[in-house]
Order: sequence, then C-alpha cells, then structure tokens
Amino acid sequence: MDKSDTYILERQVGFVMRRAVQRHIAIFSALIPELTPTQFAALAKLCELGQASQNELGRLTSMDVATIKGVVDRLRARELITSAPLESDKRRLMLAPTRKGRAMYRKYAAQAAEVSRQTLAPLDEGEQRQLMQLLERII
Amino acid sequence: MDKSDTYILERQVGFVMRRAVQRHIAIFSALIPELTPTQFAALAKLCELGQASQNELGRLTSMDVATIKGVVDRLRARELITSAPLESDKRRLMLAPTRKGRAMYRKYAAQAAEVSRQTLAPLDEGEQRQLMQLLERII
DNA sequence: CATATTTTGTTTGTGTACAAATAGACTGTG
DNA sequence: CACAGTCTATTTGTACACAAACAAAATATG
Repeated sequence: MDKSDTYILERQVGFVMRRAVQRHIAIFSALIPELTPTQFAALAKLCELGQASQNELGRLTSMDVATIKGVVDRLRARELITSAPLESDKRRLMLAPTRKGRAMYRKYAAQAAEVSRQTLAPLDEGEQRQLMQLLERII
Repeated sequence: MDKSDTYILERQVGFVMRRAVQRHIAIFSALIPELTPTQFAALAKLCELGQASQNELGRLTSMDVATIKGVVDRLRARELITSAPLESDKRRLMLAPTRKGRAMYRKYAAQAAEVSRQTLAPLDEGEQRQLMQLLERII
C-alpha cells in the first residue's frame, strides 16, 4: 500500500464536517443556552408555519419520526408548543407554538442568526457564500 | 421585523451542515455496514498509531471522554481492539488493535475513501478541494 | 517531603439520530 | 363495500455527544 492509498482520517469530509458541527453546536449553546439547535429549529419552523403536524414538522426540519417525537415532547413539556389530534384526520397530531413559544422564538431569532455569523466568522463574505452553496449541493 | 431580519432555517450553516452529515452517514452505513463512522475513525487512528491511551485516542478523533469510552467499549466487545492499564502510569488505559481489528481496518479502508468520494460526488475536483479547505477553516 | 493541581478514566443524566416493529386511521381500487 | 396499501404516530433498542461530578494516580510546587 503506497502513500496515495493511505486512509487519512483528518482528510475525510465526514470527519471535518463532524468537527465543524461540534464547533457550531458549542457556539450555539453559548449564545442560546435555553434550547438545543434541534429544538430551536423545530420551534422556528413551527412559528414560521403557524401550525403543522408532527410528521410534517419532522420532514421540514430533517428529523425522522422518532427524533421529532422526542423534540416535540420536550418542547411541549416546557409549554413552548401545544399538540392536539386533528379532527379531520385522527392520525395526525397538530402542533402550534404557544404564546410562550413564540416569545422564546422572538427572543432568540437574532441570536440564532448571530450563531451562524460566528460559525462562519473565519471566512470572508465571498467564502461564506461559497461554503453555503457547496454544502447545499452535497445534501 | 422586515424580511432581512427574518430567520430562515434553511439558510443557517448549522442546519445545512446537519443535513450534509446525515447524507454522509447514510452513504457510510451503506458502504460500511459493520461499523459506524465513529467506530471506524477510532479504529483507523489506532491502526495508524499502533497503540494509544483511551484519552489520547479520544483527543485525536475529537471525541470527549464519555464518547470515546463508549466507542472503545463496543470495539473491545467485538474484539477489534484490546485494552490494558499501563504499568508506568496506572491512570492510562492503553489500547491496541487486534489482528481482527487490523483486518477489519484493511477490509474497509478503501471503502471509507469511497464514502468521501461519493459524499463529494456532486462537486467537481476543484470544488471538492475548496469545500474541504473552507470546512477546515471553520473548525 | 507534603500537599495542591492536573490528568485520566468512570458514571450519570439529557438529548439527538436512526432502524425496525407495531397499531390505528385513511385512501384507492376492484 | 371490502380490503390492500399507505400514512401517521408510538415504542424499543442501539449509538453518538456533551456536561457535571467523582475517584485514583501522577506531577508540580512550596
């Protein structure tokens, strides 16, 4: 096996992305200690939509059924969202932000944008746009 | 709040990176069903080093103490690595790959490189290099 | 040498993340 | 209408990921 065949952990996309996500989460929880990135994403999307079924919210935030359930349970336990079965389709659990949930979202929306800024801070504006575009293409 | 102030989930680095990591992990587990990315990373680094303490391995693979412990426990349970307290420093748990562990690493090293290729496949070579460089700068 | 500090590892608790199995509700087609 | 297939949600089990608290061993410093 010559050098070109050698697997170098540090040069694998997966490893580098995992570390970048770790740094991002650290920045997030420093600026927004009350919610996790996942919880904020779900709350933000629900505030944007006004209401959504649990499944729908999961799809829009890229969380599978088990994951979104846990996130929803925790948001509901903190009274940031409500849930109720839909009359016209009893399979669906309709979710909506509470007043408290909307207040929480408003409180942190600017901070959440700041998290993105700090995460990308080592790059200039052009590089930031480039990174975002490249990432979007490998999704 | 005007439109420029609006928080758009899909445009946040954290969200995009989370999705890119999800896709990467899906590719990984399709090509390497026997190990998780984390387990492979730890095994690969240990094969590269020959041996290392648990703590050292954690630092080199960017896993905190609790995480590396779990990963090591699972690798040891499958007899891919061994562990033994170091005589000269009884705090340290020295790890080394077993013959089986080295065989597993060799079996999948090329596949692991292929995971990176497939993850980056939507980009041309220049873009791939660019993405890696940009990611490395926001770690 | 004695003690304060640091390092290493373990444990516990919380929170994603996903696979697979299950159940109930809906929809489409024969 | 019946029933096969689909959709929504839940449950269980496994695996990261990190914080915080703890214990034991090593090191540094007075």
